[in-house]
Amino acid sequence: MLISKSEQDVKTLSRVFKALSNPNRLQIYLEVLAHRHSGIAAPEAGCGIADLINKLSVGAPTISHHVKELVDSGLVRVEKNGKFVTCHLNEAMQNQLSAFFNH
Amino acid sequence: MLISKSEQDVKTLSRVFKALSNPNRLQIYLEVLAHRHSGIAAPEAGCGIADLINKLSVGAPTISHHVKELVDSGLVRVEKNGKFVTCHLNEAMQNQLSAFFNH
DNA sequence: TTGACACTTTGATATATATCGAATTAATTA
DNA sequence: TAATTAATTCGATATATATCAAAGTGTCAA
Repeated sequence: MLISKSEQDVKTLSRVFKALSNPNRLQIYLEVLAHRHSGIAAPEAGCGIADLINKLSVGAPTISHHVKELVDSGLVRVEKNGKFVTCHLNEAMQNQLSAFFNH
Repeated sequence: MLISKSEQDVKTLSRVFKALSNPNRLQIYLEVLAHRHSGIAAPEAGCGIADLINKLSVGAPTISHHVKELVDSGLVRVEKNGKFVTCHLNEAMQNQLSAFFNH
């Protein structure tokens, strides 16, 4: 199978990889992955910002910045519930990446 | 299936993603991918540096720098034949990445 | 409505990176 | 051996990034 990527694809992909290129951001992504499918119609699915602040040893502003980058790259989406924010995997992007590395 | 990565894994992975985070470097990687399996026991397999200089619009020093980064990250390996250098895919790393994104 | 809480934005700083031209090394050819 | 070619290394520069402390925003509880 021939892999040929448009300029657009290259840009999108390189942005995704840039998002994952920072160890802290990669860990956030791994946390989000870990929370995937965390229950059948789970009301408490997703990964909270507070969890992330606890697990990584960087401050809240940095977490916030990193989450934004993950969202901007298309890897993650966020949901707001009152004061709280939870991060969720963008499955479509996950599938694209899976496809990309499967050849 | 649970995904739990060691510090080491996170470091290695983030390095790989950093290598792929630059559009030019990603294109080089795509070229290397495209040259994979380019013939049965092909004597001229692999992707030459000159090809890369032609395809991307950056100078030779920059290509050289980028190839080094891809090699250092473990994505690519390099073979020297006299004056010439060819880039080859590191299949082991490719497999790791494939596994990573398949959950 | 006042205060606390969860998170984000801003501003600053220190570090890393991409790229280039010039100089260099190493291999081939005349 | 001298000239040519392929690629790398060096030095410089402009830009991007990660992080923090401080200030700001919006939501909930007392």
